[in-house]
Amino acid sequence: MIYQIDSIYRKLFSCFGPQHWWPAKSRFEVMVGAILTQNTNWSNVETAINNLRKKKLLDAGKLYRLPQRKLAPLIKSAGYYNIKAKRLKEFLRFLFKSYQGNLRKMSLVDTQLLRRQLLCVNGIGPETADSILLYALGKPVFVVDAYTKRIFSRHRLIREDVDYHELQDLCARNLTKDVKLFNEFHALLVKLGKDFCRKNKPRCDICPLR
DNA sequence: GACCAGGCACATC
DNA sequence: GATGTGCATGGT
Repeated sequence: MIYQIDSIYRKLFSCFGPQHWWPAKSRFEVMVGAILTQNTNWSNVETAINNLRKKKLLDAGKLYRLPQRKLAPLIKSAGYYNIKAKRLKEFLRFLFKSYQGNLRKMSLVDTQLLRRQLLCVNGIGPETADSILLYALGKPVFVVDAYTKRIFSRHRLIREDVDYHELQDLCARNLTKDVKLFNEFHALLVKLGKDFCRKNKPRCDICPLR
Protein backbone atom coordinates (compact mmCIF):
# COMPACT_ATOMS: atom_id res chain seq x y z
CA MET A 1 0.00 0.00 0.00
CA ILE A 2 2.88 2.36 0.75
CA TYR A 3 3.95 2.12 -2.86
CA GLN A 4 0.44 2.76 -4.16
CA ILE A 5 -0.41 5.95 -2.28
CA ASP A 6 3.04 7.35 -2.74
CA SER A 7 2.93 6.62 -6.46
CA ILE A 8 -0.42 8.40 -6.76
CA TYR A 9 1.21 11.48 -5.32
CA ARG A 10 4.13 11.32 -7.72
CA LYS A 11 1.82 10.78 -10.65
CA LEU A 12 -0.33 13.77 -9.72
CA PHE A 13 2.65 15.99 -9.13
CA SER A 14 4.16 15.12 -12.48
CA CYS A 15 0.82 15.81 -14.20
CA PHE A 16 -0.17 19.05 -12.50
CA GLY A 17 2.94 20.42 -10.80
CA PRO A 18 2.93 22.46 -7.58
CA GLN A 19 -0.45 23.93 -6.62
CA HIS A 20 0.88 26.70 -4.33
CA TRP A 21 -1.62 26.13 -1.56
CA TRP A 22 -3.27 27.57 0.46
CA PRO A 23 -4.30 30.51 -1.77
CA ALA A 24 -4.17 33.23 0.91
CA LYS A 25 -1.98 36.13 1.98
CA SER A 26 -1.85 35.40 5.70
CA ARG A 27 -2.38 32.66 8.26
CA PHE A 28 -5.50 34.36 9.47
CA GLU A 29 -6.88 34.50 5.97
CA VAL A 30 -6.34 30.73 5.68
CA MET A 31 -8.38 30.17 8.82
CA VAL A 32 -11.23 32.34 7.59
CA GLY A 33 -11.16 30.60 4.22
CA ALA A 34 -11.18 27.17 5.87
CA ILE A 35 -14.50 27.96 7.54
CA LEU A 36 -16.03 29.75 4.58
CA THR A 37 -15.24 26.98 2.12
CA GLN A 38 -17.26 24.33 3.98
CA ASN A 39 -19.33 22.59 1.31
CA THR A 40 -18.83 25.57 -0.97
CA ASN A 41 -17.19 26.38 -4.27
CA TRP A 42 -13.90 28.22 -3.72
CA SER A 43 -14.72 31.05 -6.15
CA ASN A 44 -17.70 32.00 -3.98
CA VAL A 45 -15.38 32.05 -0.98
CA GLU A 46 -12.89 34.28 -2.77
CA THR A 47 -15.58 36.88 -3.38
CA ALA A 48 -16.43 36.90 0.31
CA ILE A 49 -12.79 37.13 1.37
CA ASN A 50 -12.15 39.98 -1.05
CA ASN A 51 -15.15 41.72 0.43
CA LEU A 52 -13.59 41.47 3.87
CA ARG A 53 -10.25 42.59 2.50
CA LYS A 54 -11.73 45.69 0.90
CA LYS A 55 -13.23 46.64 4.23
CA LYS A 56 -9.88 45.97 5.95
CA LEU A 57 -11.54 43.30 8.08
CA LEU A 58 -9.12 40.43 7.42
CA ASP A 59 -7.74 40.91 10.87
CA ALA A 60 -8.42 38.81 13.93
CA GLY A 61 -9.03 41.74 16.28
CA LYS A 62 -11.32 43.56 13.89
CA LEU A 63 -13.40 40.51 13.10
CA TYR A 64 -13.54 39.63 16.78
CA ARG A 65 -15.11 43.02 17.51
CA LEU A 66 -17.44 43.02 14.51
CA PRO A 67 -20.96 41.93 15.46
CA GLN A 68 -22.23 38.75 13.82
CA ARG A 69 -25.18 40.55 12.21
CA LYS A 70 -22.74 42.89 10.43
CA LEU A 71 -20.44 40.07 9.40
CA ALA A 72 -23.15 37.89 7.82
CA PRO A 73 -24.02 40.15 4.84
CA LEU A 74 -20.33 40.62 4.03
CA ILE A 75 -19.84 36.88 3.47
CA LYS A 76 -23.10 36.29 1.66
CA SER A 77 -21.46 35.04 -1.53
CA ALA A 78 -19.97 32.08 0.34
CA GLY A 79 -23.42 30.64 1.03
CA TYR A 80 -24.80 29.52 4.42
CA TYR A 81 -23.82 33.02 5.44
CA ASN A 82 -25.75 33.14 8.71
CA ILE A 83 -24.32 29.90 9.95
CA LYS A 84 -20.83 30.76 8.75
CA ALA A 85 -20.92 34.16 10.43
CA LYS A 86 -21.78 32.34 13.63
CA ARG A 87 -18.99 29.80 13.09
CA LEU A 88 -16.41 32.51 12.42
CA LYS A 89 -17.43 34.30 15.59
CA GLU A 90 -17.24 31.06 17.60
CA PHE A 91 -13.75 30.50 16.27
CA LEU A 92 -12.69 34.06 17.08
CA ARG A 93 -14.02 33.74 20.61
CA PHE A 94 -11.87 30.62 21.02
CA LEU A 95 -8.85 32.38 19.49
CA PHE A 96 -9.12 35.29 21.90
CA LYS A 97 -10.12 33.40 25.02
CA SER A 98 -7.38 30.79 24.64
CA TYR A 99 -4.62 32.67 22.82
CA GLN A 100 -5.46 36.37 23.13
CA GLY A 101 -5.89 36.46 19.36
CA ASN A 102 -2.21 35.68 18.94
CA LEU A 103 -1.59 33.17 16.14
CA ARG A 104 2.06 32.73 17.05
CA LYS A 105 1.07 31.71 20.56
CA MET A 106 -1.47 29.31 19.11
CA SER A 107 1.10 27.76 16.78
CA LEU A 108 3.37 26.83 19.71
CA VAL A 109 0.83 24.46 21.23
CA ASP A 110 1.13 20.70 20.79
CA THR A 111 -0.58 19.69 17.55
CA GLN A 112 -2.88 16.99 18.92
CA LEU A 113 -3.93 19.16 21.85
CA LEU A 114 -4.68 22.06 19.54
CA ARG A 115 -6.63 19.75 17.26
CA ARG A 116 -8.81 18.62 20.16
CA GLN A 117 -9.37 22.25 21.12
CA LEU A 118 -10.38 23.21 17.59
CA LEU A 119 -12.81 20.30 17.41
CA CYS A 120 -14.54 21.65 20.52
CA VAL A 121 -15.38 24.88 18.69
CA ASN A 122 -18.92 24.70 17.35
CA GLY A 123 -18.69 24.83 13.57
CA ILE A 124 -15.21 23.34 13.28
CA GLY A 125 -15.17 19.68 12.29
CA PRO A 126 -12.27 17.43 11.34
CA GLU A 127 -11.59 18.82 7.88
CA THR A 128 -11.71 22.45 8.94
CA ALA A 129 -9.51 21.76 11.98
CA ASP A 130 -6.97 19.89 9.90
CA SER A 131 -6.92 22.56 7.18
CA ILE A 132 -6.17 25.17 9.82
CA LEU A 133 -3.45 23.01 11.36
CA LEU A 134 -1.76 22.19 8.08
CA TYR A 135 -2.24 25.26 5.95
CA ALA A 136 -2.32 28.03 8.53
CA LEU A 137 -0.01 26.65 11.19
CA GLY A 138 2.27 24.36 9.22
CA LYS A 139 1.58 21.23 11.26
CA PRO A 140 2.06 17.83 9.61
CA VAL A 141 -1.60 16.78 9.51
CA PHE A 142 -3.16 15.04 6.52
CA VAL A 143 -6.37 16.72 5.36
CA VAL A 144 -9.17 14.51 4.06
CA ASP A 145 -12.06 15.94 2.08
CA ALA A 146 -14.90 14.86 -0.18
CA TYR A 147 -12.57 14.64 -3.18
CA THR A 148 -10.06 12.47 -1.31
CA LYS A 149 -12.82 10.02 -0.44
CA ARG A 150 -14.35 10.02 -3.90
CA ILE A 151 -11.07 9.62 -5.76
CA PHE A 152 -9.79 6.82 -3.54
CA SER A 153 -13.09 4.98 -3.56
CA ARG A 154 -13.53 5.26 -7.35
CA HIS A 155 -10.08 3.78 -7.67
CA ARG A 156 -11.17 1.02 -5.32
CA LEU A 157 -8.55 1.79 -2.71
CA ILE A 158 -11.13 2.25 0.07
CA ARG A 159 -14.76 1.49 0.86
CA GLU A 160 -17.19 4.20 -0.16
CA ASP A 161 -18.38 4.75 3.41
CA VAL A 162 -14.92 5.06 4.97
CA ASP A 163 -14.72 7.16 8.10
CA TYR A 164 -12.73 10.46 8.11
CA HIS A 165 -10.11 9.33 10.61
CA GLU A 166 -9.76 5.91 9.07
CA LEU A 167 -8.85 7.44 5.72
CA GLN A 168 -6.63 10.04 7.38
CA ASP A 169 -4.72 7.30 9.22
CA LEU A 170 -4.39 5.25 6.08
CA CYS A 171 -2.83 8.16 4.20
CA ALA A 172 -0.64 9.29 7.07
CA ARG A 173 0.64 5.75 7.67
CA ASN A 174 1.61 5.31 4.06
CA LEU A 175 3.38 8.61 3.55
CA THR A 176 6.36 10.36 5.06
CA LYS A 177 5.14 12.72 7.77
CA ASP A 178 6.06 15.91 6.02
CA VAL A 179 4.27 19.26 5.90
CA LYS A 180 5.22 20.03 2.32
CA LEU A 181 4.11 16.62 1.13
CA PHE A 182 0.77 16.76 2.97
CA ASN A 183 0.19 20.27 1.71
CA GLU A 184 0.87 19.43 -1.92
CA PHE A 185 -0.90 16.07 -1.91
CA HIS A 186 -4.21 17.42 -0.66
CA ALA A 187 -4.04 20.34 -3.08
CA LEU A 188 -3.34 17.93 -5.95
CA LEU A 189 -6.27 15.72 -4.95
CA VAL A 190 -8.56 18.74 -5.07
CA LYS A 191 -7.16 19.67 -8.47
CA LEU A 192 -7.75 16.15 -9.75
CA GLY A 193 -11.19 16.09 -8.17
CA LYS A 194 -12.28 19.35 -9.75
CA ASP A 195 -11.04 18.39 -13.19
CA PHE A 196 -11.87 14.68 -13.36
CA CYS A 197 -13.81 13.40 -10.37
CA ARG A 198 -16.89 15.53 -9.83
CA LYS A 199 -19.97 13.94 -8.34
CA ASN A 200 -22.14 13.46 -11.37
CA LYS A 201 -19.69 14.42 -14.06
CA PRO A 202 -16.85 11.98 -13.66
CA ARG A 203 -14.33 12.04 -16.48
CA CYS A 204 -12.82 8.75 -15.37
CA ASP A 205 -12.11 7.73 -18.96
CA ILE A 206 -9.44 10.43 -19.24
CA CYS A 207 -8.38 10.57 -15.59
CA PRO A 208 -4.59 10.87 -15.47
CA LEU A 209 -4.48 8.27 -12.69
CA ARG A 210 -5.69 5.65 -15.12
C1' DG B 1 -34.14 24.47 -13.75
C1' DA B 2 -31.44 20.88 -11.62
C1' DC B 3 -27.17 19.86 -9.85
C1' DC B 4 -22.96 20.76 -7.51
C1' DA B 5 -19.40 22.77 -4.38
C1' DG B 6 -12.40 22.08 -0.54
C1' DG B 7 -18.82 20.44 5.99
C1' DC B 8 -21.00 20.56 10.16
C1' DA B 9 -24.50 20.32 13.79
C1' DC B 10 -28.61 18.76 15.29
C1' DA B 11 -33.09 16.09 15.38
C1' DT B 12 -35.14 11.80 15.23
C1' DC B 13 -35.54 7.00 15.31
C1' DG C 1 -25.23 4.45 16.44
C1' DA C 2 -27.14 5.24 11.94
C1' DT C 3 -29.73 8.14 8.96
C1' DG C 4 -31.94 12.48 7.46
C1' DT C 5 -32.15 17.43 7.15
C1' DG C 6 -31.15 22.50 7.25
C1' DC C 7 -28.03 25.79 6.00
C1' DA C 8 -27.61 29.24 0.66
C1' DT C 9 -24.87 31.38 -2.90
C1' DG C 10 -23.14 31.40 -7.70
C1' DG C 11 -21.36 28.65 -11.65
C1' DT C 12 -22.30 24.90 -15.17
